[in-house]
Amino acid sequence: MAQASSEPRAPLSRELVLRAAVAIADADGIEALTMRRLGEAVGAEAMSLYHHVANKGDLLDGIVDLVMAEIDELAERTAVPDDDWQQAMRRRILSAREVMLKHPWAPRLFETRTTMSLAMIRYHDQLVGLMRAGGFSYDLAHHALHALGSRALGFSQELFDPAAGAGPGSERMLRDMADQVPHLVGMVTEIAHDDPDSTIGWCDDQAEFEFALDLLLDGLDRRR
Amino acid sequence: MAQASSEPRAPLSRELVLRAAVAIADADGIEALTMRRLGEAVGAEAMSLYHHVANKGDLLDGIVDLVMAEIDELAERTAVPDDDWQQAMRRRILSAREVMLKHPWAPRLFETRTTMSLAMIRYHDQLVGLMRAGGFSYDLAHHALHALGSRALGFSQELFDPAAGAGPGSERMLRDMADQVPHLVGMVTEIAHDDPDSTIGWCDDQAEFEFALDLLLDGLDRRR
DNA sequence: ACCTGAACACCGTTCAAGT
DNA sequence: ACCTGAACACCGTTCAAGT
Repeated sequence: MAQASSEPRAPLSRELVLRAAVAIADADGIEALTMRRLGEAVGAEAMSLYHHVANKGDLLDGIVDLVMAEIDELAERTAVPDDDWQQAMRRRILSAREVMLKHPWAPRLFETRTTMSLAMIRYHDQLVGLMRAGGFSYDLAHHALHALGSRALGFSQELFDPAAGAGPGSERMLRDMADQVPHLVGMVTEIAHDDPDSTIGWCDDQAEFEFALDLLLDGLDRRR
Repeated sequence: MAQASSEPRAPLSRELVLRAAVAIADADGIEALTMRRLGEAVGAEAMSLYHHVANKGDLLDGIVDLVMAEIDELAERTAVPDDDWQQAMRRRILSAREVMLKHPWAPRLFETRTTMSLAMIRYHDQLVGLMRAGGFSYDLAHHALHALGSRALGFSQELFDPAAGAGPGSERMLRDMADQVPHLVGMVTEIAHDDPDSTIGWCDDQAEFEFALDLLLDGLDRRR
């Protein structure tokens, strides 16, 4: 039994399964995360996973909790005195965004989960806490959570992404239908002229995110 | 051949296939929309559909275009003089929202499509047009589109939905973990007290949507 | 040109059986 | 208690064959 210690692998656990799942999503995207592939990754059959997660939905919920834990961790490390509610909120939300950028599949996953995990509830509770400390009524804090939406967690769905379908073609494509979308063509042309480097991916996602976030936070401050 | 006119059904077409697909999604949700089910609905085999749509992705893109057309139609019917950019934008976006409410599956579908259809590009072009007429620079209009995100199309993903998992249980559940989420408990308690009818579904989605929309539009107006 | 039936390569999941 | 292999009921899609 010389190789007895190398052959049998560590026993499975929910923790181990979830971490392997995140690793697969990070490496190959969330659509690559199948029960069979996950089983392979932990050195077991797909069916063995069901002893540690109830089903695939439970697996995905577990992943969300793992990401939330990562956000909590980062937020605590970079905590800031909360005498300025706006600065504190801004900091916390941009921390969440940092984590989201490390897991590009996370936003879409968060959107599809229908039940809110305890970790997610606690996160929003903390945001309300920051706003209360800043003098918000419960009512306004409530409106604020709705207004922020997913932006509270550091992401926003970009339905309008002129850079998508990208390459240098997208700008030319727009120009080809100049008569149908005159205003967008004007917009792209002017911005491309101001910053010639930006033909590909001419939207600075981080800047756009912060612009929208500050727009909302400023507006809330005014209604406080 | 007396029954020859009743037996053979109308020949398939892309239009017919897409409309049937929307009907299925409206009736039973987007997850009920499978190629086999859709084939059945139009009285053909699933495989026949591939003569009218390239694949399932193309089918979904087609559905998005259909919904966009519906939005355009309603917007034109309810058009408003655009001397007030903010009022014009508000009107147009709330029209889009009306259509989204008729197709509850649409927001999730819109989010998952990666390529922007011509109809969607045109919609955003019109929004830019409204803003330009209101004195916006291209740069600010560009920021505005990003800041609005999916809200420009009349929906927002509600990650924070205290009413979810709902029933009268959700409030009790929150109270059970009062020590973990003190601020949310306080918020729910106060709002429930102010409006006792609101225990179930105590968030007025339409009001929240308009609050957030006005917050953004007011903020944009100030930076105009 | 349009439609069909059988088949393929995937899913998540159940179940009886192993240790 | 934990893990396995075969099987089931689904997917979207390919392909050769029909009219």
